[in-house]
Amino acid sequence: MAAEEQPVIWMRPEQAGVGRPAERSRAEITAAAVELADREGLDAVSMRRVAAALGTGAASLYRYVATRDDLLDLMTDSAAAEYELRPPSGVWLSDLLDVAAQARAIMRRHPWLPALVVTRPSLGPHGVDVLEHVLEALALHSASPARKVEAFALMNAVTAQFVQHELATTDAAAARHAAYLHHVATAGRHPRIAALFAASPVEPVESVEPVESVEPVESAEDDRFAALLSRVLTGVLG
Amino acid sequence: MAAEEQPVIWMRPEQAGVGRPAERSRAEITAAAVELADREGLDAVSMRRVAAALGTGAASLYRYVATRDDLLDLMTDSAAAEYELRPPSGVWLSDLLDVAAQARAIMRRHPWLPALVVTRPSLGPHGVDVLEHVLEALALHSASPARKVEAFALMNAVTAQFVQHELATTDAAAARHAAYLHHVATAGRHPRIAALFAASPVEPVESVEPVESVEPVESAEDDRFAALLSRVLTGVLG
DNA sequence: CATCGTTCGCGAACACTGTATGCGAAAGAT
DNA sequence: ATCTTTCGCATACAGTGTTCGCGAACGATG
Repeated sequence: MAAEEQPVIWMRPEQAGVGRPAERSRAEITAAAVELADREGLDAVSMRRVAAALGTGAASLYRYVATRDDLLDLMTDSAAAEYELRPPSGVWLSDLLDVAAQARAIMRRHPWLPALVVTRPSLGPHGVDVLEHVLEALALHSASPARKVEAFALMNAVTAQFVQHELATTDAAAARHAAYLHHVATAGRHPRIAALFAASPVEPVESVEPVESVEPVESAEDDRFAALLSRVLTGVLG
Repeated sequence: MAAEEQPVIWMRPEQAGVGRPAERSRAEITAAAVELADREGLDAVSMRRVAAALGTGAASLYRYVATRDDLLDLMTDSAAAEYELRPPSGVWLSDLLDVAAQARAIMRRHPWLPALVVTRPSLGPHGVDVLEHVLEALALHSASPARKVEAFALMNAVTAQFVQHELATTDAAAARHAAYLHHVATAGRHPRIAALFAASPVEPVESVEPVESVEPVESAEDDRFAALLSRVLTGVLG
């Protein structure tokens, strides 16, 4: 017998009907993993550390999850549970923009999410609910079903990319990267890139003290996001 | 002294001017890593395996590269070297579409690229050349420099996502995922998703024998790609 | 109440991973 | 021929995901 391909985790029953009952649940493990990722990043989510957070051994987790990737899928879907799916308004664009705005908020709450969405898109029960909701918002739209799904996928991908870019502002790696771009600009062989710096001089990123998240600072980015996404969506859905 | 933050790899000299000269080069190591990734995927690119492919020890690589991530950046930039940057035609959209088409071709040649582009976008010397080229194609365009850079980033991200979707067709994980969607559709609680399957019934993916890559099969996807990207680009650049 | 069938928890082990250290050897410069 | 600097790399360390196997725990059955 070859290596048996297990079905996706959502199709496997959580509890066996017989024998000793499990002491924990997928939800419990997922919550621990999410909390760990929120606090220390995705790389901190190792089987051993998640298990330790639950006060158990690493091997125990494999009673609930076939592989670490399964755990990541559970995390993604647990994030999808955070959507608040209000009934469609009838104006598809604003409905989609609302979903996208929520996606952005969720991804900002969980900085590890964009990377997951973009590298291993997976729809669990809650993700499926979101898709259903989007399709309902597009019910009256004349585009083909394939296009609508494409729009959904693109919306998620673009949002993830946008948030990743947003969060990179505080990142050290991004600064080093920008330093190289500046080096290239001053070297003379790339005039268009040099012009880029001339247009908007590099503001030295001094260790910024967070401004207690007053509204006005955010709203500019909010608008940029909404504008970008509505352009992308009207682009794809005509 | 705290842990010193090294600058990006492109700013560090490859060879020290004095002392015993190195036996290998970054290019050589990068080539070995790329070949390995092409053949066995990104996960196969471990320091030990790359070193073994070069007939050397793992620790030796650290004379050329400060960390594995540096090696990944080198790989990304070596892929960027595969662009053929023809002088701009004057029609910015077709110029950008040409770049995007090349990006897609490159990513299909190197299936590990989309994941890298999307999770750790980095511009090395060749990547910078591509950016310069795109900015030149957009020289006469009235959009702000920031928008142009945004368009470049979005172009790469969307292309990566598109190729990842294309390549997933052959993937086993994607099939299991589709199976779950079908399960949800038949469960009854998601009529819009069910309608999706009604519209385009699931063609059972029998182990397809590759049709020697005759043209007509491809051109349909080619058109879809061009259409999607031109919509996205005109969306962002007006 | 005892037995049975099944599942659970998990210590230990395996095969890896990225990276740090330290030292002998090599090579160009003096 | 010496000196200086770098190179190659064996070894070691602290982790990683995952498998195995076994004792214990439990619900159902007799």
